[in-house]
Amino acid sequence: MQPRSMKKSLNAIYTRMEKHYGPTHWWPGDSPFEIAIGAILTQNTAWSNVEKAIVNLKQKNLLCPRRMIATPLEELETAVRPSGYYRQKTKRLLTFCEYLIARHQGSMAQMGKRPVAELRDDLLALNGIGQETADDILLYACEKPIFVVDTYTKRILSRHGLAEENISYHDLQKIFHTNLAMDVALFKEFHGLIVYTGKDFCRSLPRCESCPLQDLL
DNA sequence: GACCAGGCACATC
DNA sequence: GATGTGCATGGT
Repeated sequence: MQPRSMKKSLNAIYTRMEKHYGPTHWWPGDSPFEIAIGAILTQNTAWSNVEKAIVNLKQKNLLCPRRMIATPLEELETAVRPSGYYRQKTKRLLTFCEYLIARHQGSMAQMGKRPVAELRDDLLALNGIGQETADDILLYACEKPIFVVDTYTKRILSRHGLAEENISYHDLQKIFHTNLAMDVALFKEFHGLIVYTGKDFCRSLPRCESCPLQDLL
């Protein structure tokens, strides 16, 4: 596909979704730290389950890296349990907290001052943080212009003939980076719209009726 | 009761 | 590098 055509296609997809859903204000969360925690908890998990875990953490006043690492493991696991994979995810939360404290004085604001490429390397080196989780944190918690690729992104673009079904994370991300303005607000909203659309439609093959992207391309 | 959900690490070939 | 498997809960 020619670059100009890809730009038009992405623009058309965005316009359709925006018209259908309006502003999504994605990602939900009251603070950058809460967003980072949510990014880890939502790995392969429905958001409704993540919400329960976050409510538990809030009630225990644990949405703070220092309090989190000071909490008995069992208590933390109990809070995290509703989001599934709770033993793994509890470890992953602690790994992230330890990193945040060791490298950024426990402050997401401090973290956000460092260059995005360095932060991405740091995050990917942590056990339990892969590309999507790293980019969730960088875009939504650190306000860095980096596009988040997820299952929905891949599914929607491949179903509309804009990418191969087995395209790599990097190549898919590159499509967005080279065809859109490197704009934090745009990237946030575009991904939010993809999540909304992916949840409501595009689950079953072929394309579903009443999808905002129906008959688009 | 099966199937799915916004992943990731690790083993094996 | 590609492919398979374990990890766990809650909604449909």
